Amino acid sequence: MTDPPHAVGGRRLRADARRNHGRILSAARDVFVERGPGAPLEEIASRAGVGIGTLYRRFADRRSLMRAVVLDALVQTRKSAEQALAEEPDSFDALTRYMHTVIDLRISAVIPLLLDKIDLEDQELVPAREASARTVQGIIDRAHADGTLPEDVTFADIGMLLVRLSRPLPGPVPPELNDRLAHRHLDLVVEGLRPAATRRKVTSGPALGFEQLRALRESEPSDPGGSTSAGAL
Amino acid sequence: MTDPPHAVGGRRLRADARRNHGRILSAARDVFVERGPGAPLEEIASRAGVGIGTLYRRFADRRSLMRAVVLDALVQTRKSAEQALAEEPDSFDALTRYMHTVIDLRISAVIPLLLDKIDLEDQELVPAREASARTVQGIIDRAHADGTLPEDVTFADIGMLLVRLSRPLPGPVPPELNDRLAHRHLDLVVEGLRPAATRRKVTSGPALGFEQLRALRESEPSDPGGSTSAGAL
DNA sequence: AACATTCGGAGGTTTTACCTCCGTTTATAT
DNA sequence: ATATAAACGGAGGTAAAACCTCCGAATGTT
Repeated sequence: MTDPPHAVGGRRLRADARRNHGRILSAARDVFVERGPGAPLEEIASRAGVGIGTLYRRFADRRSLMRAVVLDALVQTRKSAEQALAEEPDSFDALTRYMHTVIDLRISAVIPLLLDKIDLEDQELVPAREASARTVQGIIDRAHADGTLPEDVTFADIGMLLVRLSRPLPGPVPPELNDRLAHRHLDLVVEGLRPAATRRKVTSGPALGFEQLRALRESEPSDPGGSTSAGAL
Repeated sequence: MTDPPHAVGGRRLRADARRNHGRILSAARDVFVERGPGAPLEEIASRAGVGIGTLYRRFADRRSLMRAVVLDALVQTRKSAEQALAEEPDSFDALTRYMHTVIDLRISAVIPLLLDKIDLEDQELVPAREASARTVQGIIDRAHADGTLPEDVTFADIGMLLVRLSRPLPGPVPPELNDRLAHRHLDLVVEGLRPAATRRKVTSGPALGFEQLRALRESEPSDPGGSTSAGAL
């Protein structure tokens, strides 16, 4: 849904095609998040307001649609992180602003869901992943550096908390309420990340490091039903 | 998987049948949590180590299996809450102990998932729901009363945070790691619930009250894919 | 040892999703 | 305005997945 000014093939797409491309991408993101990576493509098409034929014309198969959704999300992640870093003077504010934005964009909900269904070594995906990870790490480093974020709260913690907070709650929760709740719960969580006199040491075992995070992705290439979660950002 | 000493019908079941009944229940809980409420019953049977015929003999259909799973979870919730309340002198400790137990038992993951697929007015379910909600509310009241839990963090907040923390992360995360992470993340969250000098007011809107929580359940009786979440406990 | 109970899973049936194909509609260039 | 290439939609044939019954074999109980 980001920038398909010409998109896909070589030549410039017709205006309606360009519009539909964007609609499909954002419908796909929503449907994958709500119904899982195996959701019927037909539902994505109808949610996007296009025929199933149109979807198949643009995306050869499920994987190529997933790839496009993930790529889009990675780019948006990097942009949000850059903006937060540039515009927020306070380190902790930058972090929380980034987190709120990520929830709005459903990024952390969709990436882990699809990441193990697609080719991680893809030529476009690898640099996008690295760039966004680097930027987010920058936010966290800065917060660590000036002590507004405890050292034992890591990139992986932040990423996974975002996954937990971004996913819609199961059940008949109206979408708009779901969004409100995600932000409220982020607020509740964020106060726990803030160092304070009464803060206790976390006792449930150590944070995951980068390597362990990566190792997760390397393992089971695809199990039915689930999908990569931890490389969340 | 709690107490089927005679279970189901009137007469006492044969020993192997009793054992299988419990296995099916706990496999169902796990599979529903991991794959959603539409998960193939065949997978539940095989995870339980029984034939599909055995599952259908014991549970007429998906709903009656769901009902049994929820009832079981509600009973366990009440027990955990009672125990935490009775054995922990400190109010906040009682709350956190309860929360960790709930994560272990996958209760908050499974209840909201199934709650809107079954008959909420069921004769056994209603009292079980009330009893467990009352007990949990008791824990929270005590923590509010002595100031270890801020007044603006409500029953609904605790319940929904537990939902977010209990659900397995999407992707190829080994189950054992998933469990560890849930507890770690609970620890991180819990520190945010603790009142502290630096704690800021939550700004993303008010907590949900009891009535709003109930209203959610009353609305969409069943939407494809999702399932009730908020009545989480 | 006798008998009722329970088990397992093969396989017929139903449901669901896939994905191509082609007659119709729409954007764009002249 | 009109011609033309590009894009659209969705019907429907095909394939896959899940349901759920039925009965011969296995097992617990008295």
